[in-house]
Amino acid sequence: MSDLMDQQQYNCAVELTLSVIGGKWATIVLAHLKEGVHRYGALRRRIPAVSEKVLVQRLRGLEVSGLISRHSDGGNPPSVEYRLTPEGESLIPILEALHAWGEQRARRTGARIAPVAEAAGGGGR
Amino acid sequence: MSDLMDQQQYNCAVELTLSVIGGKWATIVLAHLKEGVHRYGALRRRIPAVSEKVLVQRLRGLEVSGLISRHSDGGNPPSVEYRLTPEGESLIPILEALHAWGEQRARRTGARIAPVAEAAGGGGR
DNA sequence: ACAAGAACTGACTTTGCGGTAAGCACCTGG
DNA sequence: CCAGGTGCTTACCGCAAAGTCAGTTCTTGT
Repeated sequence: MSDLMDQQQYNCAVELTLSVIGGKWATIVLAHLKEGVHRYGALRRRIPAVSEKVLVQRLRGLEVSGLISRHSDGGNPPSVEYRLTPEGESLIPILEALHAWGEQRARRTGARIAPVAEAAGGGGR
Repeated sequence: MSDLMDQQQYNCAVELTLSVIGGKWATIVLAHLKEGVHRYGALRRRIPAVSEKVLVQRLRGLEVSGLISRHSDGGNPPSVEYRLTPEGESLIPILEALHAWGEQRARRTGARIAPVAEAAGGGGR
């Protein structure tokens, strides 16, 4: 285990959690990854609003934090899979709570949530 | 019911949740408020790292979002209390999950979490 | 009279997260 | 041969959230 010793002083536990999964995209990436293993391109299509640069940045950051793991087959054309590590899986209660609350709030406020766009071509039935 | 109709298109429920409680401080404020009613000054002391400007901004924002309510006695010296609304209380599962995960992670990584500084004078032991 | 404390407000600056756009290395299909 | 797909990297830029710090109104304590 890489010991990522954190020398920062936090004034509450929530603050520490946010320092790991805070920001606009980290949690969203994790939320998709909790649904299973995904290739880089699959994540891109599921989160169309994020730019490639930021997506890669988040993936790297989450990897360093030990929440996700990256598996490349080294072949060509490249194929890279991302998945939650056991520690990443320990976030699932949070991710599900965030998801459930968002759905409830959407009902209350009338916000629209687009269905997940899974595949690139022709998947849409 | 104040209808805060949200015309934004979100691509997942988590994204919607983050649009409400995202940012560096909102969640932390809520986490303290879930422990009970707090006066403005008490929040300031419990979250020493936040500036007054930002604290007020967040409180106003959360009020507009319907998650907290503000009660001023109108007297002088002023006394203002903040508390979770019922909708704010619906966030408690999230807040507790964030808290629990932070504590676990602190144990794993050795991060230090300062105990909550409750009172202004003489609270230390 | 003066300082301190309550709960803010406002002007100004900074910073970092994120967005845009382009390029790269390699392979396959037409 | 060239477009298109895979999985990135790099340089540059912009903006909104956050930080700094001073000021404000009123009251109580000394």
